[in-house]
Amino acid sequence: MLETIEEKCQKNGVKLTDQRRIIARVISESKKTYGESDHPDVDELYNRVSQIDSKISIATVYRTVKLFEEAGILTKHDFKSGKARYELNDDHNHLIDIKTGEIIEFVDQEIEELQKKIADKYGYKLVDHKLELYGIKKK
Amino acid sequence: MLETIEEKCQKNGVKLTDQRRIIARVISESKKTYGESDHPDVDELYNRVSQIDSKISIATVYRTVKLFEEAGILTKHDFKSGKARYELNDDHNHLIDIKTGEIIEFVDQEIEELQKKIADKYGYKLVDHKLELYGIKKK
DNA sequence: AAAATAATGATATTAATTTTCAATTTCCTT
DNA sequence: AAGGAAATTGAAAATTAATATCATTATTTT
Repeated sequence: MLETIEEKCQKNGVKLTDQRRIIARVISESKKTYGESDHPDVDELYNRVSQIDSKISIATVYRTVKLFEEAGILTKHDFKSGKARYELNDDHNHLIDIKTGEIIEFVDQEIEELQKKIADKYGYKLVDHKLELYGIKKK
Repeated sequence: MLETIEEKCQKNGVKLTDQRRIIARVISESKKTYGESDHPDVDELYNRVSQIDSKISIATVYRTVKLFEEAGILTKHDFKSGKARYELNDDHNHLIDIKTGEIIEFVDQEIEELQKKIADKYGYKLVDHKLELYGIKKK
């Protein structure tokens, strides 16, 4: 199974406070609770976190999300709309329905390898990648 | 060779005013003048445009860039930093050096086809895509 | 040329994110 | 365990990118 956020924090020397632990938990549970295509923005995270501890400020959510991102725990997405959206760092890619905004996640080994090969060709070691496909549903 | 922005505007029914023509020219010349990895943000475009006609307001640059984007003439990128950055619409992808911020553009037919295939697999027709590779230079 | 429509410049507004700062909590050092 | 340094937090202010407003100017249409 995957490491928990807590484990990743330990490994990266990120200190876990009560607030951060709650935020981590909310993120960890987001897909389980809200479905596979859940990519909450900071406001949404703040709402969910507030239900657990209403004392936590939105500034802390912003700070924590940034901290986790820098530690490689979360991935930040911009997609189309203004707000940044977050999810656990994972190697999957996104297929976005441009009509409905629905997000389908997929992993494709062939693409992964091709990407490494391309970076290599230019003399780079691949450390991160982002692939977004925008499509319209066929009937 | 590639169509000029003016031609694309005609084809898309986008009216070209003096201001828009100047902005188009600045964008067209950006890579020639500033190198292949030039991806100016609105501020930078505004600076360059101002040197040609200092009367043009930044609001017009914002409006024009949005107009061109909607007409499929420009592509907007978010990369890492906050500001959106623009370039002529083209099918290439980006390899970004996470140390230096250097941007290398590449096209890869194999990846293009794989992307279509994946969208297809999920029942989608691919209309747009974005691939960003983040890497570190090998020695 | 007059009326209608669209585009522009200057400025105000909005929305997301970051920063500030005083108060609290955690971490060391003894 | 106590005291002081360092880090974290909440609340609010500040910043920033982008959009909207509105009076003026330019372009079409008739």
